[in-house]
Amino acid sequence: MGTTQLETVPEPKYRHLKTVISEALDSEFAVGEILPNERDLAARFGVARATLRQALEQLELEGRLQRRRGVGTTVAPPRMGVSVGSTAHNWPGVSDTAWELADGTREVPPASVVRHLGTGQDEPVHVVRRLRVSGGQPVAAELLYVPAASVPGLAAADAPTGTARGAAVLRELESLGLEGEDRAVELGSARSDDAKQLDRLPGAPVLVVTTRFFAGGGTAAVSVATYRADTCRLTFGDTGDVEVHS
Amino acid sequence: MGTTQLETVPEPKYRHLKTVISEALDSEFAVGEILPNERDLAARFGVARATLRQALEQLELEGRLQRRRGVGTTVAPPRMGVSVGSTAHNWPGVSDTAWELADGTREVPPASVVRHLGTGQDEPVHVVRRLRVSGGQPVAAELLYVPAASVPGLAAADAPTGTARGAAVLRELESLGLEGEDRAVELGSARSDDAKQLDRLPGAPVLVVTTRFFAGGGTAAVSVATYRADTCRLTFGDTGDVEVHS
DNA sequence: GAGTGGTCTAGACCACCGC
DNA sequence: CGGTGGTCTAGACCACTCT
Repeated sequence: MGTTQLETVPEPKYRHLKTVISEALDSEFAVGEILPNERDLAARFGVARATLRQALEQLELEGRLQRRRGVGTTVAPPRMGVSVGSTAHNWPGVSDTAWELADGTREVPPASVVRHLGTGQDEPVHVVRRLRVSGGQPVAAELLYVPAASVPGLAAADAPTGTARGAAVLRELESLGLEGEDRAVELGSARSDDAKQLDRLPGAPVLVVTTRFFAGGGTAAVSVATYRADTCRLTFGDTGDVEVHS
Repeated sequence: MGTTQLETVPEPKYRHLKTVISEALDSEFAVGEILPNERDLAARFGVARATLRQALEQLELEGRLQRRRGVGTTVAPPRMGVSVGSTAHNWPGVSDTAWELADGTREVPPASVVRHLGTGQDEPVHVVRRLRVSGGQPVAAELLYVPAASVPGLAAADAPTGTARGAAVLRELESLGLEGEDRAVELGSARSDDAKQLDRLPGAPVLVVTTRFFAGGGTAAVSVATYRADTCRLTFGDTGDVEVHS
C-alpha cells in the first residue's frame, strides 16, 4: 500500500491541537499576550469550538493559559513557587506576613476535619479565615479549625467580631507548645466561596493542603488551605532558600 | 414585585447535578458499586449527555468516581495516603520497597530539568525509571535524572541494559553524602508514556513532585515523580507515623 | 452594545472491554 | 458481539467585562 503510516493509533484531535498550540505558545507568544478568541481559533484549526475548548482546558490545567470570561485567553506566566511549611515547625502566626487575616467565627467543622480533631459531632470550634496573597494576586484561602479546648484563654463570653476574633485565636495558639505537624496535599475543586476569594470559577482545580498541628498530646488545630492549582507550585524547601522565581 | 427569588444567580445545571450525584454517592452507593451508564443517567436527570459528563468529570477529579472505557463508572474508594519524603533525607535507595525499578538509560533531559542540574544543553545523563505500586495498583511513575559527574564510578564503558543499569546508578548514588533535598508539588497532566504506566488516559490529572538532591555543593540528581491525582493524597509526615488509612 | 468565555443541546461515530 | 466511556460536531443561548 506504500503508506508510511505510523504504528500509533490516530491521536484524538484535541490532543494534537494541544501539542500544536503548546508549541506556538513557546515560540510565537509572549507572557500576557492575548490569543485569538475561541471561535476564530476553532475556525482556523478546522474543528468545532467544543474540541478546541478541550485542548484549551488542559493547557489551562497545566498553567500555560489563563482564560477569563468577558476578557479572553492570555498566555500565563510560569507558576509561582509558594513555600508551604518550613523546616522549623511553627504556628500560623499573627505576624505571618504571607497570610492576611480575613475573619474569625465559630462553626461546626466538616466531618473530615472532625475526624482529625476528635471533637464532638456537632461541636462548634473556632474558625479563622485567612487569605494568602503573592505577587499581587490571591493564591490561597485557608480555614483554620481550632477546638475551644485548645485555646482555653478564650471564654465564650469575649466574642469580638470578625478579624479581631481571629487574631485573638491566633495569639492564644502561639502560647501553646507545638509538638509537631503533619501535612497532606491532594487535588480538589474549588468550593463556591473559595472560588470567589481566589477569583476563579467554582470547580476550578485547587491543591488542598491539610495540616494538623499537634500540641498537648493531641491535635490542637487543623488547617485546610486551598491553593490555586493553575498559578501555584507548592515548595517544601528543606534548604531554607525560598525562591519565588519567575 | 413579591418574588421570593434568592439573591443567587441560577446555578449551572452541571454543578447542581454534581451536588445531587455527590449526595447520592454518600447515601445510596457502596465503594466499588457501578453506576448506571451515562446515557441512562443523562435521561434520568433530563439533561444532555455532555452536561452529565461535565458533572462526572469533576467528581472524578475529586476522586469520588472512577470511569473506565468499556467498563463503566464506579464509586471510588477514598484516596490512599502515600508518603512523600520523610524527615530524614535519603537517596532513592535500591532497597526502597515502595518503588519498583523499571529501566535505566542515558538520555538528554528536558529543559526544565537541565536548568536544575546545570548540565550542558544537549548533554545526556543517566535516567532511571521507577514505578511506585501501592495497594496493588500503580500510583506513581518516576524519572530520576543523574548527571554522569554525580556517579563517576560508572564509566560509559560498563553499560548494562535496563534495570541492571538503573540499579548500578542507584548504588553509586548511595555512596554519595547527601547534603539536603528540596521538593515541589504542582498539578500537571499525564504524558502519554506516564499515562500508560499509570493505567490512565493521556492528559489525566497528576501531581508532579520534583525533588532536587544536593551533594558535593551542587544538585547531584533530580527526580520527577508523577502521582495519580485521582487516587492519591500525598503525605508529608513529620511525625513518622505512616498511615495508609482508608 | 459588542465581544468574550461558559453552559447546553441532540445528535454521531470511535476505541475499548468483557462475554 | 453488545455495551461502555471517549471524541466530535454545529449549532444555540447565557453571564460577564469592557468601552
